[in-house]
Amino acid sequence: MTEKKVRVRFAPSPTGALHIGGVRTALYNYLFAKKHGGDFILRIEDTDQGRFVPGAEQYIIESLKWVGIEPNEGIGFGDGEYAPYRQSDRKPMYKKYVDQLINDGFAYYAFDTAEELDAMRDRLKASNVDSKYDPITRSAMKNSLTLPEDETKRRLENGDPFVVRIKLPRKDEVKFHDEIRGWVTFNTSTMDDKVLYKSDGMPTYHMANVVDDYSMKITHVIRGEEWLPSAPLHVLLYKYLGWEDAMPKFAHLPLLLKPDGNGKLSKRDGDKLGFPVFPLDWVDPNTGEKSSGYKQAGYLPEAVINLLAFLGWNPGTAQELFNKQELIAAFSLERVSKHGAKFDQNKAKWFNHQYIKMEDNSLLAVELNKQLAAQNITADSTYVEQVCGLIKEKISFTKELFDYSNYFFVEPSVYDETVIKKRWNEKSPLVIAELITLLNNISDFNHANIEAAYHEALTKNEVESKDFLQMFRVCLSGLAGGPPMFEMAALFGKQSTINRLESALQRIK
RNA sequence: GGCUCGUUCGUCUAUCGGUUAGGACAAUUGGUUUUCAUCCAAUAAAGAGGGGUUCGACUCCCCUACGAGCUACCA
Repeated sequence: MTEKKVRVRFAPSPTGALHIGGVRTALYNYLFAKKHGGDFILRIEDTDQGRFVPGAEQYIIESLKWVGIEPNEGIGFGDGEYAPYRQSDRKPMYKKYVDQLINDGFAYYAFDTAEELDAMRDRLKASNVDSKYDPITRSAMKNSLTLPEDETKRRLENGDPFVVRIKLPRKDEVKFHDEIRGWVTFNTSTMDDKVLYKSDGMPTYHMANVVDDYSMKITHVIRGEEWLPSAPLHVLLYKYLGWEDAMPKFAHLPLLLKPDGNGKLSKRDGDKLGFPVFPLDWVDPNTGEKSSGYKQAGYLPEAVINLLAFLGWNPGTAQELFNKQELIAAFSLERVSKHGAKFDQNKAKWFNHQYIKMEDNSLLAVELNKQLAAQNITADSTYVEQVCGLIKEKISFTKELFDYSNYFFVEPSVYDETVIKKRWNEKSPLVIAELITLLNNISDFNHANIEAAYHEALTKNEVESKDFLQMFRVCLSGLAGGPPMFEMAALFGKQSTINRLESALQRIK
């Protein structure tokens, strides 16, 4: 028997910004597909036109692009042979299978109004019975199982609104193997006759999902744990549709939880938790509410992927820093954990810090240049790169680039008071004056020569380095802390370094 | 309420019956550093509770507790 080509899909609804839990689901699908030389598909599940949010689809596409997990088929990434990839564009094909289910006796028409359904549920609740549309309650409702055949026919011909519900057996065990959880068992006695086809002519998630996965030859359904309770319904659907042999394997991922452990992370959390829940900045078109994204918060996409991968999965080794290729090589569903993971800001920050340290200076310079432009500062590109190289180990987010480097571009006008109080004395002006003279004589203005000049100026004035070095830094940058002193001065260059010392000499009293 | 899934340091996790229960982040302390960051070293920190099974359970089974998800003509 030859193994089928692995095909997995990420199938979000365009109901708002994609949140990081969704990104992680997409990532695991992507890693699994790449690991097995398979396909990764993006399908848009927009069967609920009432919840459609303009811009959401584009946002999903841009998010996947930003983190670098690009589908090889699907909306925004080019059609494959299974197009279209948007469920609203696939509408005609669902009806056929719904009819098939009805003809085969696995589904039926239901004409109950919302009020009638509510009444039924209230009544059952009042008598402490589970309120569901099931083999018992359906006998008291208006559907093609209870209505005379001609009445059903009349209503349908009349154009009366109807839905189609699955007809579940009263007591039947549904068992399936989850790639992460092992065998999971449900009984149809606890399930209800879910709507498969809505009165607006659209299928529900369940129906569309099964039909699409089947017709797109999906081999593995990797999705969030919130789908576990409806998995038996899907299994039944495969069976009733005669597709049991083609049924994909299921893997239900643990959920991403809020840091306070109070429920799963959701779109609605926005910025309330103190960290972004979205990959990119997002403005809700309906409410105008703005939420920040990882990109704009200064995260590197490689770091986001790495930290997301580790929320619910681990390689079983001590290695924690993985690039995308390494993740692909190491990933397996067997090593996905079963329980939810709380998002940890500290760890996320640490991951990003690691990636910033590893990042090419030229790439960081692109970001710093943007920040400089926003301040109307222009600078030599090589200089900007070198600045990045000097400060990158100090920052955790790219948005901090300018904050930590502004004195490289603007000579200081204020100086750290506490250092001045502690270190400035009558000898200080003498040392600085001497230093200016000595620095002026340096032909190759590198850090070693600067350091030599510095020590010479100290010796001449009988000052110890520990009493003056930080003062030197303050004269040059205004700040008490920063990158290695002499390398910093070398980067400023001879002219700027001397200018800074002269300014300091005049300003500091 | 019902159904299902889950439960190891504060957090993410390793352990697939026999370990001094390991690592990482965070914390604390010390060192390095002119400083901050980095870096190095160390400290503290966990098997929810109760029953079994077993020579031996974090690991297998049961119960309880707790947590989470689902319980819509939403996905």
